[in-house]
Amino acid sequence: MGRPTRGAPVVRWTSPPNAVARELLGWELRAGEVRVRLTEVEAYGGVGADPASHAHRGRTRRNAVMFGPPGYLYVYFVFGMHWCLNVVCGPEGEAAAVLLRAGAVTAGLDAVRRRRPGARSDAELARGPARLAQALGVDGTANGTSLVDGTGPLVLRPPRRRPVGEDIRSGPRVGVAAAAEVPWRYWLAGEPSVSAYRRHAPRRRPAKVQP
DNA sequence: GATGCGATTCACT
DNA sequence: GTGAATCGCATCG
Repeated sequence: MGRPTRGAPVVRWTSPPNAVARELLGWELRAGEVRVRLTEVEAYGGVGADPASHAHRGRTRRNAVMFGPPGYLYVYFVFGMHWCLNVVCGPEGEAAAVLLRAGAVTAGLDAVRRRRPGARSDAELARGPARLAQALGVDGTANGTSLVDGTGPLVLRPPRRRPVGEDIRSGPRVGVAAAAEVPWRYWLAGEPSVSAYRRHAPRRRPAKVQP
């Protein structure tokens, strides 16, 4: 065991982000005793390449990790309350990342249930990007840590077998206004942990008050 | 400097 | 189905 077998899953980090996203399906994230198998991910591109990406308009303090080497964790804060996890990919210097949208808890169920007391089923424990981060016990302090060398709180491990192509579905990214037609969301068919698709909801302007 | 809204979730109608 | 919570960043002045 442990000997690499022919055709064993590998992440080709410098591939385009949508290819990396596809490859990451089925991989397992380990955070201590807790393990989560990735069932849903989304790809985001770099400067000028993907209007939906945090890196589209260039480097900022928030997205700086996206411009670094692949295999690192990019964690960002959204809506003033939630953390979302990304795997940096692409060559160093070119910003790209894969948003981790959902997963199935395969170990450490009790610990995750304690972290997410509101969850009504185990499938819901890590369904949605902010829930996934909470299930793994990860927040902004993990931004910029490695996912592959064991120095960070999370470690990414390959699945025993790569998911077969027929089980992989793709479609538009969730909640994205720009480039809404780009099908860079990937998920595993039939997995109950996959989140529901929601189109970006344009906000209604508050009605003008007549004086 | 002020304003508007987002790679979301949860409570509520 | 809708709205609120609440912070960082882009945009406009």
